[in-house]
Amino acid sequence: MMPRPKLEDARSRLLVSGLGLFSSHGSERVNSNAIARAAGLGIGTFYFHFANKYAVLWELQLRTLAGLRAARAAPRDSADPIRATVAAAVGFAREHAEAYLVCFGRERAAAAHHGPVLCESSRPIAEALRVLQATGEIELALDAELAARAYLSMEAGLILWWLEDPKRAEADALVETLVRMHPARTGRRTAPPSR
Amino acid sequence: MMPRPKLEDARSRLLVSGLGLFSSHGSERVNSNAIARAAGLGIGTFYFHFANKYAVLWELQLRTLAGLRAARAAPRDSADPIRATVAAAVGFAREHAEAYLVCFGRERAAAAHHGPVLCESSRPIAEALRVLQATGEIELALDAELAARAYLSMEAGLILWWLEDPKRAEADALVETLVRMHPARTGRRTAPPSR
Amino acid sequence: MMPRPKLEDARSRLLVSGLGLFSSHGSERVNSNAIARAAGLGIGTFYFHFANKYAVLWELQLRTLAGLRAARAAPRDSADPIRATVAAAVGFAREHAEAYLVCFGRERAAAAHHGPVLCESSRPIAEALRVLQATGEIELALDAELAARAYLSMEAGLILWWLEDPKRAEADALVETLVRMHPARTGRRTAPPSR
Amino acid sequence: MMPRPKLEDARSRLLVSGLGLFSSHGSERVNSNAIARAAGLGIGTFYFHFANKYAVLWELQLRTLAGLRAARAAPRDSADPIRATVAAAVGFAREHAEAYLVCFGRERAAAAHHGPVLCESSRPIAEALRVLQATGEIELALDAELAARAYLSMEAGLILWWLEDPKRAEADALVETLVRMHPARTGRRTAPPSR
DNA sequence: AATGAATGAGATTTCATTCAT
DNA sequence: TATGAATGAAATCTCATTCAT
Repeated sequence: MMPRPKLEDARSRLLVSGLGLFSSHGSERVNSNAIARAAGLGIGTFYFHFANKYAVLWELQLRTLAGLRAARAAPRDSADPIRATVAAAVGFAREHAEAYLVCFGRERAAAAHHGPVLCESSRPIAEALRVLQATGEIELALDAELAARAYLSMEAGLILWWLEDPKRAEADALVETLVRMHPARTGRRTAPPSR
Repeated sequence: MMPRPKLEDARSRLLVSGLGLFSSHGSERVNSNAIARAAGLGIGTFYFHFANKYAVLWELQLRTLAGLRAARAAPRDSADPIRATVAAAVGFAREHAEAYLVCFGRERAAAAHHGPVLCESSRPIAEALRVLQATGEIELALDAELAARAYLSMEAGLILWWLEDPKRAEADALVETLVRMHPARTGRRTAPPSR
Repeated sequence: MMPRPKLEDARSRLLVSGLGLFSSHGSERVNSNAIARAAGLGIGTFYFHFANKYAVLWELQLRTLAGLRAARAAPRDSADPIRATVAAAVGFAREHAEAYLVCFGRERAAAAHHGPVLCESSRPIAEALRVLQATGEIELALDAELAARAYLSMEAGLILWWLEDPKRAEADALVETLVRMHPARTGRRTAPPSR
Repeated sequence: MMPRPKLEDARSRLLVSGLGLFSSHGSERVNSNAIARAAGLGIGTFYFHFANKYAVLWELQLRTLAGLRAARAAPRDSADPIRATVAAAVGFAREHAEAYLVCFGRERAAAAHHGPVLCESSRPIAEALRVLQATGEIELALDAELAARAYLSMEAGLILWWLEDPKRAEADALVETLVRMHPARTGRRTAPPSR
């Protein structure tokens, strides 16, 4: 009965409080009331902007995904493109730890998008691998599709584990490990083009 | 009413129905009533055997973990131990798809154990990597800890994706990919035994 | 935002959209927001013109009632006044099906007026019956009050049923049935004026 | 947290309180909480027995319908079967005023059944009319289907109006009116079996 | 051991209404 | 006049848990 407290951007306030709550408690432990309250808004306002808490989650994930994609795409002209991309992903995760958790965290609700997410992300990697195969730089025997997928699972899993407690490892060590295990590296023909 | 449902092992009936429900609907979408009902038992019986649905989940995960560990350990004396271990894990996942999903699926409840799970599993792998490093077979620069963890994330992620729709790939292709990307393989010193 | 929606009669636009929504969904399933939206107006505008959705309903019913009364009264000088009146009512219902439904439909909100409505309508009919009784054309034993009321219930009920699916019967058959069962007809002294 | 207060028939208690509330306030003004509370039970108990308040309404209507049908069918061997049936219906309505209101009252929710209800009830009447037509007792020109339906609308409407305030008329007067306007009576060939 | 009706806290969702612009 | 974001009371419904039998 006391409407219009401030005409600020209620929608983004809800997204922010949703991000904080989802990342710390998990989507199933968070309810619409809590998100609204944390945003300093009434429940009605929540439902005015979102159909339900999953709509908030969904939007957060879409944004995160777009951000990650952009971060990955940025270092186009690096001397070591693989390392650059991996470093970009790790850096993004560090800068947006909450968003990364909400997007890739192990939750049912997240799982629904997990597939599409990794699918979309894995395509460019698979593509790159195929190019390397065509130029003879990595073995043809490697299934580009599976390798790309496997790599992304590894990346997300490792980063997630790291984010739980960043003291577990240095970001550089993470990048180093991911680069060394990247299929574009490991797939190299054992006897390289040499000679 | 009804002369006791066979007095057979009510506890295991509950575990079985829990497995089916958890794997198909996710732990948050399943409630104790449904588990009891699916087992053909009363709710009271459920609470006689388990404290709550998470106790069922927990037990399923423990059993699955033990099974997976045993499967991995079995092929001790293979000519290609890495491949044998990977194949064992993939085979186990195929044979116990529901259990694998419940144990490693992307859910909050599962996540609680995820850490311990991968932790426990990663130790022997890290150990093996360190041995290979000591014998000079793989580069010392690779962080055994991180590599082991990364590998397990990859394995679980790839298998989970595969289980969602087994037609996505052949089990053999999965094994092949995981073997090729296994740190004990890829970590090999670039200048191999050669010379 | 948007240069004022034509400034045309916002009030009547609201009445029109209210008519459509009330008739198709029932007064309890419709809310003021929906009415405003369907009229292409803001909610604020709705509340500027009406106190609440029931005010819209009420006005629609009043208008319908007035229209029906007028239709009934029109054919003053017919050779068969009873048939003419019945036909007028049936015709009105067909021409203004939505309004008829909103006015006589089986809903709580409508019910509040139902009494007054039928009361008002039944008076002239009862009056007519009493005239016929005075002139000896119909039996004195018939309670004019009750008969008039009974007739109107019959008329409204039959028309409502018909409007649900107009293919159920021809309008003419409806009129024929209502005329034959009209107390001014059926009440005729069994031994008619004969001779 | 204080279960099992008494093992009495909770289900029928809910039906009883539902009957009282629905008849006095209308289905849209009553909520599941109120029904449970009025029955002295918790909300959980309500939902244990019924899916929602409409399930209660539906059951009440089915029971009322069955009762009315039985009451109508009882006086098989009367000298004046029409009057007997009408009197039975009026008597039933008086004895079970609340149930009659809930079953035939003017509400959206009720409307859903209204059709089927009257449909079922109208069949035997239409059948009887056709028999009378076959034996030449009533005019063939009367549409048995429509007449039966019209009669039932009249009966229900008149009784409903009467129940709102039983002092409006004597039950006998109601019966008398309904009998006089019953199509099996009024449909009689104007020139009766006469000499 | 087994049962299942009963419970109420709490989550989700709707909507009439207000009021600053 | 017109707008529509904001609001919270209230209704609907879920479910983990208890306990008398």
